[in-house]
Amino acid sequence: MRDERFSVAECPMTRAMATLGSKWKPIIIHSIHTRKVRFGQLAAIVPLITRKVLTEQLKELEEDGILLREEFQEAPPRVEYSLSKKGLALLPILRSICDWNVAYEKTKMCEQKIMERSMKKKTRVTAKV
Amino acid sequence: MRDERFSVAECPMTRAMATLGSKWKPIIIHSIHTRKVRFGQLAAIVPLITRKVLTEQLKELEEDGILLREEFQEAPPRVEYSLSKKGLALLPILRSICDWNVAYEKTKMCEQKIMERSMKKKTRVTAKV
DNA sequence: GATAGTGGTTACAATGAAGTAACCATATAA
DNA sequence: TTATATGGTTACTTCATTGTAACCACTATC
Repeated sequence: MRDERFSVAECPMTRAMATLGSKWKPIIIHSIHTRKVRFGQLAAIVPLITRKVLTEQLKELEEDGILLREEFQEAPPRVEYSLSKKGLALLPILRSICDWNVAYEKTKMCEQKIMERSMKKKTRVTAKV
Repeated sequence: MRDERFSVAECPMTRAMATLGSKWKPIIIHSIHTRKVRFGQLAAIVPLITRKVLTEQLKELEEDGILLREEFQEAPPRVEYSLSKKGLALLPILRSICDWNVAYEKTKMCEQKIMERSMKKKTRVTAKV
């Protein structure tokens, strides 16, 4: 994210979101898991991400101490990413988020109610005319 | 988020991010906690959020079955938000994210290394000239 | 009759995140 | 000599999120 206001907030949840509040980061962390993964592999594993965004997110994750980057002096270049202690500590939490989602993802407001709600103001307006 | 590609992804983590992958939602859920909270209160409690963004996020959270909205037929209007079963199930997870952050938020890459890294390519370029 | 309080909505502008495609250095293999 | 592979970077464009400020309906109060 990189929003100064979040990282210095009093609310601890808000501060946590300063480092974790992006849709990509939990996915990347969860994809690396306990392995060492090369950049190209990650780009292939993480769904829908582009190389540019992946680079940016990896950089931020490394800066936040979640990721370790190991660069080998070879050609063609080789770089391996793995989770730091801080990153590894997140794995059980991400695991539980997955479980939560699997357990409840069908529990949603039904389409009809959503429709009805969005109609409310429109009918009110036409009632005026 | 509202990205169709995320909510139909195979990767369960990616699907989870379809509902939870915004910086605001965990903060809002955590702010409501086990209480019934009125709109105005939320706007005051949740740090930095504007009423417009709050409205949007609450709407999505309700659609995703995380939030219950209770509207009273009074004037001036009164609306109370509370967590559904699905939302309540998230509380221990958010709690552990907070704890994780408090425990590790000081564990970051130091400023100097970040500087050095961003200098690398620049020195390479000047070396060329 | 004007004002305050509530829970929003709306239009518009500005900012930030993401996508696209081309490019780079280097060594090895064809 | 040309192509291939890797791990990026860069410039540019497009799309999504956010901020700002004004507005609305309704009732009670001054």
